[in-house]
Amino acid sequence: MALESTVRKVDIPQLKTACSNCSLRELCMPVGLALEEIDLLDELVGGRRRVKRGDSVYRAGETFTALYAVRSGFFKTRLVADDGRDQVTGFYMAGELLGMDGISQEQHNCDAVALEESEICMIPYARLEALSQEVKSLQRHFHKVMSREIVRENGVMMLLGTMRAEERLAAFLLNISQRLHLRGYSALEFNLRMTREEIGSYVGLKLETVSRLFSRFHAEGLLEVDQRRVRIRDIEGLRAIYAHHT
Amino acid sequence: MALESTVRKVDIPQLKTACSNCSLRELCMPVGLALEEIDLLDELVGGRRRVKRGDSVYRAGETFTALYAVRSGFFKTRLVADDGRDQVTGFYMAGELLGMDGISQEQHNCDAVALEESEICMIPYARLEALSQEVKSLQRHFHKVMSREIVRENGVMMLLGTMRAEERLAAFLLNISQRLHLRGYSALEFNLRMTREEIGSYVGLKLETVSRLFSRFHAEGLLEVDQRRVRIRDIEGLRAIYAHHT
DNA sequence: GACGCGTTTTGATCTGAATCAAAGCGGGCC
DNA sequence: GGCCCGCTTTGATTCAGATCAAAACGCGTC
Repeated sequence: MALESTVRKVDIPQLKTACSNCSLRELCMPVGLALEEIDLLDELVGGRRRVKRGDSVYRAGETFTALYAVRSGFFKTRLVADDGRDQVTGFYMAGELLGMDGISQEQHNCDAVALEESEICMIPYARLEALSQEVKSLQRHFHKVMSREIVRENGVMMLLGTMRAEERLAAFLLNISQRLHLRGYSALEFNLRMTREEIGSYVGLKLETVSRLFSRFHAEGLLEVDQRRVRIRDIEGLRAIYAHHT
Repeated sequence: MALESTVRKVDIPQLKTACSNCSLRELCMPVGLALEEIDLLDELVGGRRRVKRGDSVYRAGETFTALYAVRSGFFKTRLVADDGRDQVTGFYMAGELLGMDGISQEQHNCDAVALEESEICMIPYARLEALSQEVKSLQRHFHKVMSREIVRENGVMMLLGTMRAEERLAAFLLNISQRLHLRGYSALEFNLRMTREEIGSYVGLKLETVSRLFSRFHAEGLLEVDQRRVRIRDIEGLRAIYAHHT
């Protein structure tokens, strides 16, 4: 277990970060804010940080001080049990917010690990609290973001609790596809950033099952797979599997 | 499917509700507030409502306007898929907060159903927003409550994604036991408010499996079960199963 | 260019929980 | 008091996905 590779790496923020001219404005914290409010928001971000593949932003048990907006790259969060079993609890891409689990106990509840070279914006929680006292729309937006996380996890519970293996993988692929599309990427062709094992952990399957399902979906003409590269050929077919028809 | 039984029943709130003299103060929204702040909180609650067994507080798709604090009784939340399969996403007891999933889309995402005669305090969301602009500790507490919900769901994901049937039931029982204990009830002897099917749905098992596990736990001297009545005889044994030893 | 290692694929077999089936229990209602 | 209906228990059987095993792939490194 190359522990070194998971030690956090903190870079000095080089340039003044500004939400006001960030291309992720429509996806990230400024959503729904008026232009003059977005200027206020620039106080919010404590700086950027690069995170190398395999490094973590925070680890379970560490004191919670800040949230992190993904600026670029891709992350997973994972919960590790005492006996070593772990569960991937989420995947996060540009504009999404990491660390909300830490607020309740004032310490992080899981690990957030970069799956590729990434960059994050640090949002000191104390500043977020202070600023959302003043800016009502920021408060409202933050509540929505937390609520969306609850709704997402509800969906995962449904997936893990009631769906069959093929439905789980279809749901997973459609979700990734839709989120990439929202960010201006192709909904039909993309590179997965995670291993079969990480997909499996997230959707409650073993890596062999995930691999077999990819092969089967390919045989059924639903998609093409070459390693991490996925090309969806029949998105309606995937939707039909997800919706449990078929 | 007796649809009538799930139609909501809205009673006119009889008496001025007051958090300031509610016995649930230490568990509910006033947590962490100074005494004078709790007086302010009394503005927060829009009234109480009785909910009969089987009735719902809100249903998926309804417009979100308020959160609900459980004053007494017991609730489940459930997500129903298009094809009718449903997933119990949570159980809620006195002092816990229902409805946070509704904030993100301004409409409820699941149903909240009373499992016994219950009473709730309605918290209009607009008031909560306004008041937490003024009362910093209320804002902070509310964030913690939402975050706690995220953490809880993380735990359920771990349970559904990686645990074996017996570990799931042990985890469920220990969780209920601990929460009842927090409310001044016995940690070792209690009445379950939900059916085997509802337990099964929550922990990702079929009702027959839940029933068999109860029988097995009984045979192993871990507990006594008589219908919904549970008496834990060997809580350390349960913990050992939960922690995956055994 | 070969080595090593993490990842992926595929095959054979096993197994824990689901499914199918039936009987027992208990509480509410006429 | 007896009937009905929803809930629970228990047994027999099945099956989806896990596990075990091995080969192939891809990529960085020496």
